[in-house]
Amino acid sequence: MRYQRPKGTADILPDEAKKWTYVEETARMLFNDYRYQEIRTPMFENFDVFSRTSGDTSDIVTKEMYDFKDKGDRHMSLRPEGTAGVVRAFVENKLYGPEHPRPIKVFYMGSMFRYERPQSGRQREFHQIGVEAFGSNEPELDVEVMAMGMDLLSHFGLSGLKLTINSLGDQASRAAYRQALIDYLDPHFDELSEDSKVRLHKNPLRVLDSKDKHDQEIVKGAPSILDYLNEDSKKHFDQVKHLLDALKIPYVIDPDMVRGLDYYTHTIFEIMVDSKALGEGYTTICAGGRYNGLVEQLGGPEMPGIGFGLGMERLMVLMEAQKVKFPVLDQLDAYVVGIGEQTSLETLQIVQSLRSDGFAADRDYLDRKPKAQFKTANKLNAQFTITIGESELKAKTANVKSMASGKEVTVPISEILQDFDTVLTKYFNDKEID
RNA sequence: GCGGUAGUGGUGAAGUGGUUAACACAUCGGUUUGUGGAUCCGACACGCGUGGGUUCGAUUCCCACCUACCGCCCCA
Repeated sequence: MRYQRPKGTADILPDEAKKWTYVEETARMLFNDYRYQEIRTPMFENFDVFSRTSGDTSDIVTKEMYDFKDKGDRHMSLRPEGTAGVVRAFVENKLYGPEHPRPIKVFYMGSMFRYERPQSGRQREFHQIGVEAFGSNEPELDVEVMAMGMDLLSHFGLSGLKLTINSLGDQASRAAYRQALIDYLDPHFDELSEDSKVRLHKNPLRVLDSKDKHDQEIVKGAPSILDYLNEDSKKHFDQVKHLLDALKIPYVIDPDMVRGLDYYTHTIFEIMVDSKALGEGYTTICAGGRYNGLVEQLGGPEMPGIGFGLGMERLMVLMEAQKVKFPVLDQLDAYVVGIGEQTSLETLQIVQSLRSDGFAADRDYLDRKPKAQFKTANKLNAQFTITIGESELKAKTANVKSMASGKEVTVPISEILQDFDTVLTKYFNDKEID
């Protein structure tokens, strides 16, 4: 094995790719129902696009960014997430202009990159499906995005989903809470884990997220961000809850839920699922939130936004674990068996003719014996075989056989070339094909 | 970046410091000069992740590296 794929990447082979296609198609249809349109942005951007928006000191920027200098000495980065690039495109192309009806709603799907140690469901190149909606600060939009996320996962046949929400409030609320949290944690400083000691000054909210048992004890007594929301923030969050209730979408509030990125404000949410396939207890499959300062941060006008992202790899693991049935979309209608070299031309003609009539058809290309060809047809789950040998060639006929019933009839080749559909209804009374 | 486990054919796997590296599945061929899902027979690793080293001799021992998996960090 001379060459290996780069660390943390994966080849998605045909059997797997079929499933991906199904998931992507399903998502596209659903997004269309919600009137979200596709947007495609570059897989790499100027390093600053991500470093600015994520917070310069965050681990994401300092060690997880897949960055490089190009030949023009430009500092570039492969995108670690979808939102920043979409916002950059939104600003650069002035989608905030008056000719675009608001909110502007887009979705994307594609590769993301982060430089870190791979584990199952966590690769260096991974794939996300995400949505973003700009231009409205109304809680109705928050709820639409959350509802769409739940709807999407339900469409994939997943069960046991749990919507978890929290509010980080606006800038002012968040700043006030940040201070309150530091005031609370500081007296316990020496008791905190080493990691949390560092977090306390860099990003105190993340202490709430600590996995350390003792940290969690301390955090239990910490003030809740929900008590620090100012009037507007509180109103916004209350309305979100009210609307979720009205739509009968169950949710739980987790005041300890935080975000690694700096740009989130107000509503944040995660859709979680309790599956051993992704680890112990509830793990997150889809995460999102509101980011009201981000557009401005990237040079645009003051314009609120909200979105979510979901990881394809994790989704596939989950669907596999929950034994979701993927529809079979690649049925082989007919396999043309040729016996003897003389028949090769005719089999090729028949195969092409069937294809131009919209049938999925294939034949043998290895000059194999009839038995082997039938075996292949059987393995490929072909609905019909069409056999031509020397004698059929002379008589200008072919034997059409239903693999399921074993019924075989002799048909003039001209009829098959004319219209295979008619042949099937005439001889097999089968209207289901194709 | 840190810690742990592992790496044998297309797949799952057994195995040993020394002539031909089990077994099973899959594949291909034959049994049936032209018809599938069964049986039986046969074929199928110039080689045991890569590169060094120890040794008369290494897939088996040692070292480094690569990769995967698990945990930590982090997780947009």
